[in-house]
Amino acid sequence: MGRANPVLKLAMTQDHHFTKGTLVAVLTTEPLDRPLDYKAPEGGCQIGDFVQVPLGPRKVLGCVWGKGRGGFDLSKARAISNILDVAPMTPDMMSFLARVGAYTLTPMPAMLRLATRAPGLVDPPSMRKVYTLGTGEMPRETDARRRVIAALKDTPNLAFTLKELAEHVGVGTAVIKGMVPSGAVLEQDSPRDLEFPHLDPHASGKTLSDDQAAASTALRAAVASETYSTTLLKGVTGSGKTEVYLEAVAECLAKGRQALVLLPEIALTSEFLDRVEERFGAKPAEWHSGVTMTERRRVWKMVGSGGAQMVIGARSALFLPYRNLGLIVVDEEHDTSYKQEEGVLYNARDMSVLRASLCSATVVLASATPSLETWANVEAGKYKRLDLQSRYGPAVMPEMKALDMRTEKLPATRFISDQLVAAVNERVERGEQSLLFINRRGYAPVTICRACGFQIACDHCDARMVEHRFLKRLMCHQCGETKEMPTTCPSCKAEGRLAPVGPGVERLAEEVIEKFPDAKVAVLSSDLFGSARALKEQIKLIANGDTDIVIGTQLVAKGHNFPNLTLVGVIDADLGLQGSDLRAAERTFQLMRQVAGRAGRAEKRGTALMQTYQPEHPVIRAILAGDEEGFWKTEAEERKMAGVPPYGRMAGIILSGPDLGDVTRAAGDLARNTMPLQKIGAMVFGPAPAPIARVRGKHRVRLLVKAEKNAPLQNALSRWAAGVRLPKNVRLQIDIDPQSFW
DNA sequence: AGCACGCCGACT
DNA sequence: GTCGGCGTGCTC
Repeated sequence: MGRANPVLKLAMTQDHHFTKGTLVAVLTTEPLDRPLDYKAPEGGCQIGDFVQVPLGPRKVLGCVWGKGRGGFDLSKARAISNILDVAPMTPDMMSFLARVGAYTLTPMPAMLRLATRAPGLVDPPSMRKVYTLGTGEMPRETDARRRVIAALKDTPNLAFTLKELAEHVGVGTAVIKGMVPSGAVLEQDSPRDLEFPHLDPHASGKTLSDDQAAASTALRAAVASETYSTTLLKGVTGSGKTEVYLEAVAECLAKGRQALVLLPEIALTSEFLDRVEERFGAKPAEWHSGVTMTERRRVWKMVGSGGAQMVIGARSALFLPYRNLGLIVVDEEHDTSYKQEEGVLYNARDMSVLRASLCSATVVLASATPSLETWANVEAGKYKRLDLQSRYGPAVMPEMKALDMRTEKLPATRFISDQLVAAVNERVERGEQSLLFINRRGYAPVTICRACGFQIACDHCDARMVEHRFLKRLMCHQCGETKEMPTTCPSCKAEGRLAPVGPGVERLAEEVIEKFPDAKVAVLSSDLFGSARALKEQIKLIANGDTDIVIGTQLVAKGHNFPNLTLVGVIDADLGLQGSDLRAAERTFQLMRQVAGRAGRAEKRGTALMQTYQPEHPVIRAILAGDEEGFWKTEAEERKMAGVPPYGRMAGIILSGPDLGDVTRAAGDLARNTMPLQKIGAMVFGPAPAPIARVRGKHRVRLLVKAEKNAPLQNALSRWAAGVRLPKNVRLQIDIDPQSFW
């Protein structure tokens, strides 16, 4: 791994090495506006070295960014404390951080922090004692001692820790310790952060269908060229996208380069890990919020040193310090969770393309329902496109049908139409599975007083409280705040008149159990599971066919394979069609297609039934007609006319603070001084209350900026923000390419 | 982010 | 006259 590039190596030794005492610029993780100069330490240093430097009374993490600039009292220059025992940052990673920082208007220290999010980087490598077979004679043979020797002889290539060996052999730790002085057992220090097991790129994969094979050949060629390119890999659910891009991974590993697979949902990773192990004989490194601290450190270091060939992870895995990255797969590229919505606001899908272009890597954007952005890039010839038409195996696309809820006349407390009930019953009788999809967590989205109409809202946010029967509490889905379910109306004090309104996943479950008392029902909702593990268990059970009816939120729409599933019922297909979000139509289209695509994934022909109050809506009609290209073309036209992404550029400016007056005044100031924006012909909308007008007690006001595609938006925005003096308690955040509009 | 420096109000 | 409020600016 990481074959030295001779040209690069030469450059490093000539221009990037600094001898002791030379002034070097060090970028730190502290919020300073520029790198500070330090003297190179004993033994010198080079560009990219991770270091600790003194800053005031503290020692902070930094990275050698270039040569020192001077221009200050040189007697103040202090020396770098030490160089960390981790691989230095590569030049392409340095430019990647700089480019993302410039694009998202994020200060460089925050970018460095994003790239060093692993604990214990400044600590010396953690060691542990391992025990192997020694050459010394045993002073006195006992049964236990003989067994230890036998076990070590059995596994000459393994190094056990004390506890592992003791458990393995079935003796106490004292026995092993007692064999160390004589040299019969060898005790050695070994780094705790081990390399990841080798993935064999030449292990044979699954047999591919014709178009899978064709797509695989194209992707392999792209990877083998070791130049930048982006390809949309489009295929319906179950068309075998994963097998195809794993071939690209194989090519990448064979080239000695690293591969990254980004997944939108942690719950999917364990399933995916198994597939990788099946394909390459070992599991890859894993990076997401559920990974333990020690494992994070190991992954970070091994990715940097080249001791990890492949990483699967969430969006932040893009900011790991790859030694030699050759391939980035963005699975379910249309998924909205690729947009980071807090802290550094970046879109991992777009930044993947940037990163790949900087390190001559291949990007594969995989989706059954690509984003309009990606579709437009294909149309413009910037991305290549590969289609997987035929489904893997004998299954066919499901039969899709809308159920007109206007003619159903359901009582207000019921959400499953008679037609859907009948269809589910049919499946239960045949021993097949049904999935009822609802895009709302909790029991009921709104709790309303039947006496006065009061709706219970969160005390800290402008959001309705959602009833969770499971937790026996009301919860705010914005800030996570919960409170006791009151028995009297907080407004009019009426007793027992509070009622849940609208369906949530829990309430739907209640109706299902009532309607299908003999069926085995499982509920898949992210907040019903404390851990990813519990969720994984549940998914496994369902896949094994141990359930008749699955009730799920968005979570189930993300590519799990339930082979016995033949019916999908969408409880409220209209959710998401209303609202001011420019991507609402696109989202609904994708979601429906994806959920519908679940049915009939294996041998049985599936059916998708969509309950809707507006069956004549273009989105619903496009889904039913299966006219995908038609949908994209219409939607693209509308966006072009409106001058919005991907045919125009947008940015959100969010001002937040504890005092609404201060925040509003600051927003007004900004709105009145838009000279830099006018110069580039951008339009400013607002100020208006932000989509979520209050979060954790902070008021939020938003301005929206719309500019032409080629306008220098970032530049204008930073000049704009710099030109206005903000009160101390008001924070300004710029969101380039905002995703959420409500 | 911390931390020091520094210029105005309530105490000995 | 002095202690301490936290506004402003610096950290190599």
